[in-house]
Amino acid sequence: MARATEKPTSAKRDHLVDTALELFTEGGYHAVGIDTVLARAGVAKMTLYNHFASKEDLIVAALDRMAGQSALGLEKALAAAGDDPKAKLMAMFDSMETWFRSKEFRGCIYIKAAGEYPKKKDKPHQAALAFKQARLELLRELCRKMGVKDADTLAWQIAMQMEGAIVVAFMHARPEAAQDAKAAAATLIAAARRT
Amino acid sequence: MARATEKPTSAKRDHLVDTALELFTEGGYHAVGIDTVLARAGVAKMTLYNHFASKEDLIVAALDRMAGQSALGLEKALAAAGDDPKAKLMAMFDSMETWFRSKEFRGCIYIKAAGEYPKKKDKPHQAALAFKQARLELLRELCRKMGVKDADTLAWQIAMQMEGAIVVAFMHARPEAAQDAKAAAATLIAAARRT
DNA sequence: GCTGTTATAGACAGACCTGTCTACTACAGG
DNA sequence: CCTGTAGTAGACAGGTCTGTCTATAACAGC
Repeated sequence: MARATEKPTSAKRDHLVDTALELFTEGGYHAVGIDTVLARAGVAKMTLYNHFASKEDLIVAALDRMAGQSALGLEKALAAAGDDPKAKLMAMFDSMETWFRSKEFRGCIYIKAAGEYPKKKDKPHQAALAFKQARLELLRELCRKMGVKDADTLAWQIAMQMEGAIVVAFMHARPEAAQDAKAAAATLIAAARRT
Repeated sequence: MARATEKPTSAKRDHLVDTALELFTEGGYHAVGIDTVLARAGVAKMTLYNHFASKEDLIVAALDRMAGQSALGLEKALAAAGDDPKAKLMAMFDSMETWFRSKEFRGCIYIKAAGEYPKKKDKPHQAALAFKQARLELLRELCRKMGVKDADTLAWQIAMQMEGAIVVAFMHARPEAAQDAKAAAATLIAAARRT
């Protein structure tokens, strides 16, 4: 049983993934070497390769961890926003703003992952896409609940506004982007309802 | 005069920059090595280092070249759209769609550059930001010409819709994003005019 | 024809990369 | 006590990376 590329959880493994997420977020995936992660985590190289088959697998684990954390945070924010689907959507933009204003904000790790691993078959690319698809599904559902005519299109438009807000907030160092995007989303929703 | 890090143009230099742009766009900045670019361009290493001080400088030159090409293409598209500022904006989304549908489309090289060189002091990061700022200025001007009340906010919102469209078109392989974004922009403009 | 410029090929240094391997330690459960 | 598991340090292989250097060729303008 010593040959199982994908071992179950463990404290060391967890810490490794956390450290990897932190460093890759700060410095990028190719730019940060495995040795850097190991040194920061205080973990031996063989421990890494007992838990993961390759660096790419570690990256995927880091992306998945972030996905879990995000989903959890979002769930809370949505629950706190009550039952109205539009209120939930607006709350999403407020969550984004606090994220933009946090000092660890460094843009979207999924967009970056897709950028650094541009081929569809690359594992980090797939993991990034999976996250974005899940988010889109959530948007679609909320739009459907609002009962607008073309919920699908509206969902894409709001998704684009969100992606754009992240890009703008990161590149222009402009956290206010969240509020502008929120207002835009409200306008789009109102227009979709009027149809 | 043999010590001038920044030499003027030359056929070799041009070809080098073109090749670099091509390869970095396809594979990413860290993932593609200088030797790969040199081999593809059929140029000696010393020729590169006679024209550029470092790989980062070559990247900046590639980003600038793309900026020039984009500006040229955009200028044509805007001129063809007539005098109406809204028509010009709409034309921008149409241009985006043909870009999205081109087989070389690989997302935005500036977003990727900012992602791979996350520190503000990194030269590629600065070059990428400069491009985005120029684009934003163009949007601002068009919005002002439309005479809406809050032209600045509208410009940011349209900019976000555009960035989002690029991200979505790339990650989800969805060129239709351009039309959804165009419709969203039209809605935002109409709402801003109603104010 | 001579001179200065531009480019060439290719070796090279020195760093860094991922991934493997070995030999050793710590420790928990039966 | 003994055995299996998880982890450790560190050496190592084999590549790849950027950037430098040398010696040589092609060719322009005077």
